Amino acid sequence: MQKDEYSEPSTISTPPLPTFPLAISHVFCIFATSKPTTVMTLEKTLATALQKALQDLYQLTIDADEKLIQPTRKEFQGDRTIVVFPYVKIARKAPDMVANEIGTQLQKELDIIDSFNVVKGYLNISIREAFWGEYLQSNFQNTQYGIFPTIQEAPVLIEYSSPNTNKPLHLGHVRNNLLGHSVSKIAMACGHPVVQVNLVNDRGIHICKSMVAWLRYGNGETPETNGVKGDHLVGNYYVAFDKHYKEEQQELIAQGRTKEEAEQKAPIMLEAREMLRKWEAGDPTVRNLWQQMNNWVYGGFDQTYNRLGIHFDKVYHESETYLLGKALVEEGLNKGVFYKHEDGSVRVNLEAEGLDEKVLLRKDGTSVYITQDIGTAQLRYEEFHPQQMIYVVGNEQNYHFDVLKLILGKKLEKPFGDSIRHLSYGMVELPNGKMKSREGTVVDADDLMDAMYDEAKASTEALGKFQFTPEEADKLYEMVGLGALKYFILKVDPTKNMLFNPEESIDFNGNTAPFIQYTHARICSLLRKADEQQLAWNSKMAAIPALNDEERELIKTLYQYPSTVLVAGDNYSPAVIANYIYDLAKQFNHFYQETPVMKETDEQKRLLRLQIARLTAITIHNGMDLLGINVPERM
RNA sequence: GGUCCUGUAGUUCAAUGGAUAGAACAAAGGUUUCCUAAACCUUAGAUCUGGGUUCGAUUCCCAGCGGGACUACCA
Repeated sequence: MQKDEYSEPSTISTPPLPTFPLAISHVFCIFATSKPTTVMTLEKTLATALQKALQDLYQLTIDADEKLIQPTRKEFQGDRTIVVFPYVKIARKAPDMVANEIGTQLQKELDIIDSFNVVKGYLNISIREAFWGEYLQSNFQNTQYGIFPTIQEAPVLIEYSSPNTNKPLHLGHVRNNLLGHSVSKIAMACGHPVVQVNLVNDRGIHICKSMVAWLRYGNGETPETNGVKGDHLVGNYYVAFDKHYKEEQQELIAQGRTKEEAEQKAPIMLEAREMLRKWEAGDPTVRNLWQQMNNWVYGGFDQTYNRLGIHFDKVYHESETYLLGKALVEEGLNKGVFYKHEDGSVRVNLEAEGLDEKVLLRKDGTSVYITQDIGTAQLRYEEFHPQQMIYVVGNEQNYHFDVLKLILGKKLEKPFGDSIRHLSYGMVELPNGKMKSREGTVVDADDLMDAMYDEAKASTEALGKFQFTPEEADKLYEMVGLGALKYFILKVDPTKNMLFNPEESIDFNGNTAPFIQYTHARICSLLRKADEQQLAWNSKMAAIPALNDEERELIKTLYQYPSTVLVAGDNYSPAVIANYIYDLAKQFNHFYQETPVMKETDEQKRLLRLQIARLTAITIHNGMDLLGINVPERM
């Protein structure tokens, strides 16, 4: 479905291989708990040489940590910088002296180093010019650039989305879905097999509320009879329930009941409770209605998921898993890590771990939320034997996952206890606070996507650049509109709360997807022109012309992409990719402004620039793909 | 009350303990007979407060002030 827009002969997916004789080194990516993803980097090479130099010069033993090597800031001469302050004490020399000694030693050791300079304790190393040119040559045809070969190993299991079936998806769910999907793609790009799972909360009192309201007020309407998307239709009855529930409470209070009584005794609530009882007893009428209304919701969700471009390898339903976990509670009782409270409930005491006492089974023996999660974790472990189980769930559930990890890891001592990771993301807030379904302060996912489409359409038509067929136009508006939305959400650090102001439309200029998409379209335009003129840009050059500053800087930035993918994997952070791609696009636009490409008269320079443009396009395409965003060839 | 998260330009976001804290939007100004102006270039503008650790702190620690979440036999 996501067709590769490049129809190149399939280059084998390989990590970038500089032709210089660099020492083999390894980058460990956090997803790979079993096998490392191997990649050769400048950083690792320099770090290893630094380690040796410090040993030789000062008998100082350090780890070869690539974090010690950082890109040189623009205002200084050089490509990579080593900060020598940490070593001056042991060396017992002035910082600049130490830097010079290390620099000399490194240059002796590595022939990729052209020269170095020292500024106030910062050792700036210049890499030989040819390194960058050759790096470009060996990568610009690789459409798999930044995608690491898949490692044969246990999969990473990622749970996300996990909606309730009583209401449509809102912006908070959108953040969850986009994060889960993007993190999955990033993990795959890092070489890890991934299983994407969804745990649908399809049972409970909330669904019964929608069912009761539909029976009372629905007059038998269905998505088919009135054309309303199924999840919205069911959501309307959830809202209707709440409205009538409140009215009934008011009546009861007017009759002299207390607020608590009114909440308990409102007839519509009693009906919902009764329906839940019937559901649990397997009453066929209730089960049929439940199945029917859930199917409406699934129909709606599928549309929304499709539009967001996400899918799951496995969908669990709580109606099938909510009884799981009881055996494990039993096991904990036998082990003596749980205990039976005098009221008959089973509990675990986590006060020693800084948490509270937590109920695991109600006094009537039924499960609670966490019981099910305990059971589901076990189920998944047996099913997939994942090396990691990642749960993409909002930070409001941090406490829940602390408890879950403690119970499985420390108390039950399960082998998968330590493989659980809560990918805790921040809330999407509105200017006046958090979104709350009940208070109606939600931004609906479908409405928002429609609005983004319309916005993209209006902008494109206002610019009026190309004649698109209706099909092309529709595809483009969707790509640009949804791209803007996805990027807006994913560029923010997942762990942080973020703000969405419905009054202000999401930008299409600046640090946005359309900006990046536009850059890609521009490059495609250049390459089309080159092809029209039958330029042989798509083959390696025999001799690489000298690089100007713009060209070298761009190649240096492109060089960072594969390791950026690994960093994003380490940090479970699509934002790392987003920010990198933005910087790249910005830098390319600057280059484009300053440097003629097709208008360059020197044939070799023209070819070189086309190749740089090509690798930039591949990188933008692949990076945006990790965010689930497509890029157009013209816009 | 307890636990956890959080505080950076007017606004929304960056910044693995490293050099002069980066962008974008908004504001002011400039660039189109020239490869797509959804672009590019200028200008102005910020680390909540007070201590501490460090050669070096937006980053780590402590205290205070502000914001948020959690603290259900709901899910």
